[in-house]
Amino acid sequence: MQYLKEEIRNNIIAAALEEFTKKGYQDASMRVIASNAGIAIGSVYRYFKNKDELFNSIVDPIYTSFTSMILELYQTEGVISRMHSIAKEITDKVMEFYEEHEAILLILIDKSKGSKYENIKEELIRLLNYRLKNELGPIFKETGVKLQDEYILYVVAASFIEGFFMIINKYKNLSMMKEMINQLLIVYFDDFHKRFQ
Amino acid sequence: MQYLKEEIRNNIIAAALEEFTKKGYQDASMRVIASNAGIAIGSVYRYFKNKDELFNSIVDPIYTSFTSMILELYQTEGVISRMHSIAKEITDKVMEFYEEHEAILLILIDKSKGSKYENIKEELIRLLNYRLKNELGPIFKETGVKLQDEYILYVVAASFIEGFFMIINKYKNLSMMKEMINQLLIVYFDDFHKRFQ
Amino acid sequence: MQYLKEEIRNNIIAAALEEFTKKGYQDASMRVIASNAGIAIGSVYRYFKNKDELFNSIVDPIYTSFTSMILELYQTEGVISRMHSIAKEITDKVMEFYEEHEAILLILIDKSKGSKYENIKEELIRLLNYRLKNELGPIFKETGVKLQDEYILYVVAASFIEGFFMIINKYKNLSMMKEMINQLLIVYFDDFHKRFQ
Amino acid sequence: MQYLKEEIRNNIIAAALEEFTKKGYQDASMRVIASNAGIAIGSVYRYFKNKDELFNSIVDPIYTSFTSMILELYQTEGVISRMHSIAKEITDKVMEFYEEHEAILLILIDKSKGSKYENIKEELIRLLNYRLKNELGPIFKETGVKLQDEYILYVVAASFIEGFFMIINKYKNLSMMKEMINQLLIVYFDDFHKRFQ
DNA sequence: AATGAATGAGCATTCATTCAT
DNA sequence: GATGAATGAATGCTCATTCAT
Repeated sequence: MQYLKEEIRNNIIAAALEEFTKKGYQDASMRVIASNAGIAIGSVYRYFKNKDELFNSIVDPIYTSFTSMILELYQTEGVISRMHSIAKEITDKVMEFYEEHEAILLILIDKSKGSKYENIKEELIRLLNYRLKNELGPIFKETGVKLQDEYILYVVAASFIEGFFMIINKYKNLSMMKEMINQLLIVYFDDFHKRFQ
Repeated sequence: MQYLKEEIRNNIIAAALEEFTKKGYQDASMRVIASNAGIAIGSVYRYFKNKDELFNSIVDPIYTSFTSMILELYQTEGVISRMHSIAKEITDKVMEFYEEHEAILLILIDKSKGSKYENIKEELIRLLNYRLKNELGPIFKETGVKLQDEYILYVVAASFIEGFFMIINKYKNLSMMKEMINQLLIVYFDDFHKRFQ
Repeated sequence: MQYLKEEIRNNIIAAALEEFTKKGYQDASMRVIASNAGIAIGSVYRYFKNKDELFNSIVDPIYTSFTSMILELYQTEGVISRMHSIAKEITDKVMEFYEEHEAILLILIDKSKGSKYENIKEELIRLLNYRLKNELGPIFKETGVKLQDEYILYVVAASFIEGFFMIINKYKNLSMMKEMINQLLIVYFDDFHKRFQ
Repeated sequence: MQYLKEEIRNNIIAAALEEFTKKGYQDASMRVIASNAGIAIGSVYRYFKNKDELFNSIVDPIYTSFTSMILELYQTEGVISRMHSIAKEITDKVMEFYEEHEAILLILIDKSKGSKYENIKEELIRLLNYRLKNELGPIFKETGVKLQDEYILYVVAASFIEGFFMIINKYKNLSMMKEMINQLLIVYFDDFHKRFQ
């Protein structure tokens, strides 16, 4: 029965994916998931202890490697001298993730409210912010730019991430997606420091 | 006593603020609000007709002045191409709903799912997007810029709004807030069309 | 303060009368009564222990004399030889009551559901039924009428009472009321026994 | 198991019947029904979507056949002036919804306040009143009868309906029921116009 | 004495979770 | 193992009654 079990488990996960994507963690219905998986509600609880654990088992592997990727990116040092490049490095990595995990990443980012993952987006923002701050520092110094409040960089990071995931969400065609993200990078970060002069 | 006790009303609002912030409109519990306000559940309903009205009375003043501010702002002609000149106008308007902004604005924007305000952010985005499209159109034509996909403007509008609210929520000091919004406008829109060349 | 108290008590009773008439015992609102009496809700409870007792103090005197009237009418013996006359005797007495108590009698009869008086109408029906049965017996015997089931008399009594109170409810003009009841008596009871031949 | 357990459904209906009879639609408690049915409150909602639907599924079949019966009956011409001839027709129709009548019919007629059926009795009365007026008109004219107030016909209609339901509710034996209704028709309508001369 | 704010048991309904079959 | 009926705590809300002022 090992084979059958695996298949059912996958059905549940597929149905859960759909339901979490449509309604988010909190509003997702276990009954709908069971029904879409073609099994009885009681059976879902044989495979997953509860709603929380079902969500976690879908999202946790991606969460884990996503956060470790973030950590790694924190540690990449000053290779890059332009905002555009910093952001591009990060978005390229996230895109790699997306290509591999698609729906799950999107759930993790935008549909995890109420779960323990609801802060993942903020962590990503903090990464970008950290990198922007650290690596723009010298450039700003060099060009005599003085920020009144570094929070502006955090805001830029956050809103860029927002825009980034909007594009990820919108396009199914991967090359279009990349094109758009590229454009977004330009709009956001090209000659970034000059805007403060 | 002709009027209800202001202190209790304030307790309810404080408890509601906390609960709405923590759980969002939909998941907020009237019982929890009552309990945190130190009163019986029935008493909440002496002060506010129902959950909806409790939410509205917290959120509506901010909603109203905020949307009218945004509307006014974007009916001003030539706004986008000379962002500097309107920065002051915007920041002045922001003053109007500043006093109570903190948690309330956060709730309005991010915790209003299930209430009549749930689309407020999107409406603002659409408005800004519309203005961007209309007013940048001639400039783009003139300068030979051709967008591959106008969705990029929607993304820019959405992420600007995101950033805008982040700033609004962050600062208690009004002049700092103005300053930051001014800066955000520059980062986003200064020589905007040139980024596409 | 004795005088003032009496006046307030009367105001409450007047307001209660109106509310009980409009909504019936069960659906009547203590708040509405207090408000229409021009006093605070708490004060109603100084004059009447609870809703039940308020209702009772309005209705009980009428109930008591009404039932004792019914009892009396049970004991009036065979004075009357025609259905019409039996019913007329009863309705005349009830009309006397009505002239004296108007709204209260109507509340007692039709708006007392949920209170301990809810069966008063049935008692009246039973009286009429009893009288019809007893006094028609000889006439039926004489004329060779044989009822298959005496319940028909109960039904006639009940529906007559129903019609009687419909008329009482409908007309404000007393002579019109009497006229109509007279007509109803004819329709119901004139040559009553002949209908069974 | 494709269908819900018939036995539990019947328990719910039995408990609901008892509760609706005792308290009427509005005051009936779903909790009490659940408890008397020996199940949890949540379970009632597996069998019936809500209180309304529980009430409807009990009452609607009777409502439907009853109203259609009455409608049919009074589209038959010449009904009123020759009541005898239609007595059989009526009693035959009554048979159709006899089996489940008892408590249900009582509920429909007298305990449905607050539900969509609350006006059923009045509708029937109006219908009968309309037919009485229309079909007695020519007869009255012919025989020179002049009513002082047509409301008397409404009262007759109303009290007849009252008596009709009393009989329906009283008898379990169908032929007795027919017999009684037949008798009631005679008492009410035989040589009806002559009573006004 | 009078007030009316406060109370809390009660209502219908939902849904994640359990458990007898 | 699988099922889905059963559970019951929790929800928003009402209103007769109480009680501090």
